[in-house]
Amino acid sequence: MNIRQVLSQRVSHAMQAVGIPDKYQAHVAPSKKAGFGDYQANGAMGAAKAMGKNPRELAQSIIDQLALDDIAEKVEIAGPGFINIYLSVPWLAAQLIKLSRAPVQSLKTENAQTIVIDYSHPNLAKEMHVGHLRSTIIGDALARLLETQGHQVIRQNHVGDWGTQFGMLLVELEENLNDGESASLALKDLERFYQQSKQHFDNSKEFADKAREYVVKLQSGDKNMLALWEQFKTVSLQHSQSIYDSLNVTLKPADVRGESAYNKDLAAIVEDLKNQGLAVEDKGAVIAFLEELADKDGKPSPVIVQKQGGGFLYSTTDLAALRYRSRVLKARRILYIVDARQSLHLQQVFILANKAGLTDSHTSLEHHPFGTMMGEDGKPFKTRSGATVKLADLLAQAIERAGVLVKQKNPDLNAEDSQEIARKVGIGAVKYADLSKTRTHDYIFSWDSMLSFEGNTAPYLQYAFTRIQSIFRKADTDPTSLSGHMTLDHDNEKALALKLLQLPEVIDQVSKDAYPHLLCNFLYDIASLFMRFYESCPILKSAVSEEDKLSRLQLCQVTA
RNA sequence: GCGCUCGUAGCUCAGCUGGAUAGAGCAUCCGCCUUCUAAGCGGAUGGUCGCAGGUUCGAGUCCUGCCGGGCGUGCCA
Repeated sequence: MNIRQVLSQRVSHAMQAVGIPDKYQAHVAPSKKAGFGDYQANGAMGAAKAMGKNPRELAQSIIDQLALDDIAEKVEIAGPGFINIYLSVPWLAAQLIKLSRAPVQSLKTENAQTIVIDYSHPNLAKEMHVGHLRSTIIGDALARLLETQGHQVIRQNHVGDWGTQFGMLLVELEENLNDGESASLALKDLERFYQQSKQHFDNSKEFADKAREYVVKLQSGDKNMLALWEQFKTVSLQHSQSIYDSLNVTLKPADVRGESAYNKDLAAIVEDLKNQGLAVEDKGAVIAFLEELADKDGKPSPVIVQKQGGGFLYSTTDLAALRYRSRVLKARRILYIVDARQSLHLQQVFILANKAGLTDSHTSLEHHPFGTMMGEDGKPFKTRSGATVKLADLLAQAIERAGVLVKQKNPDLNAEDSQEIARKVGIGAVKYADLSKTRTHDYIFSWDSMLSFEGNTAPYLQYAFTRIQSIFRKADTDPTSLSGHMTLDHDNEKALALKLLQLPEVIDQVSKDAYPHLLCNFLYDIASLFMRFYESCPILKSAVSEEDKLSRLQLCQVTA
């Protein structure tokens, strides 16, 4: 149980003892300002109003019933009826020691669940571009965090490996192979390969006809086509995987379950919907009309599950995926880390899946949308010539820019070390810049601010971390072997200790709402508080074990 | 048209289930390296929280309307 929960519980008890009905909550929260205590309970005012009592008097009677002697050194009333709680320093120190002995256990949840996270989902026909970055990074951070809490996390990389475009790609690939090239060589530059193939498709009727023929053959399970398709898929997946590796993202080939995996289920899904009366034929297509999303005039929102001519759409595939994740994977929660522009689509699919009974009713379907990455001009992030930015190029540039900075700051480092530092700083900066912004907002991608050593940036956190490491190195101590009690005499020590103890609160929040920036903000606070402490308090033995804790936090961050 | 979303300091962003005097970083200005890496720390300046109403002890936060931007909206994913 975290501090907030403990205090909440105690205050609620006291409120009940005074005769306040349960529906009035304690409203315990960390205080925003020094001088208002460490935590504050705001529940007295609301309750007093409703009960027709004087809020300050009610607050006083709550305090009289409040049993906090073991935790708090002072409890007082302020303003119109705030109850300010000053935590006791010895208690904080004791909690902190507990935390530093078992840092990971302190974050474990009591009710572990099976959670599916759908993220990254690149299109295998092309190379990964910046549009895939946010989903990949945010999804991976959440996956790690939930796993740390003890949940069983199942990653699902719903790659785009199916569809009409594969016809032309397979024809192109076949021609290249006939010229004696290996698949991996032919597909070395996926982007160019795609464009080449598109060009042939547009300019040659013969090629286009063959492409259409190949699509049909592929979808009907032709062995040669499937073999060709497998080759394409394998090479393209290797491209994505190398991006994941350089981003230190935990996705593995085994997490891939692409659109093609659901191909065989689609017809049955549509039949099922029709039989249940949820979908009807309309102008040659099969459509589900959802009253739940009707507009003002009562016109229902249409979801096309099968188009004219019998082809299926991504709605159909998503329905099949939902069924698989709920029924087969037995997910309790399914998190979709998907662009905000797909909000309507996912809302439709969720409603339809529920109505059709494709998902169990106790499965929570959650779309966690994110905004678009913008250039410094405030428009969608593109290259100078207006093309989409390839992820591989972006990361290479990040490392290169970081390298320049490393050389500036530290000219006498050897080449190998400086390259490694550049990699960590560069990649960390890109990931952190993304994670630290509120997920749902568009954000402006700026090399200068993300690579700055000041403010809420990866380099700042990394610097705080290296300072700690440096202390351990100089002191020649093994941080894990430290023991003994802790005195938090200095204000900066107490502030840092209190903040560190709030980690479980933040982790809970992030795991519930899927907002990684809350954790980033927290880590930035920790880093700042540490810097202050570092400047003002020379190192003493007794002060070291909280840095042990801090270092673990930093590790979490850098790897998340 | 309808729906979703956003509008907070010159810039980039926080602001947790409504809480006390709206917070950081950058930029600008002033301090601090004989002491654990100054890739840092301390301080100052800077805001009618898009506008107007409403709800209440209390609104950046909730409701309504308006203004402005972005996105989505029957056969791409």
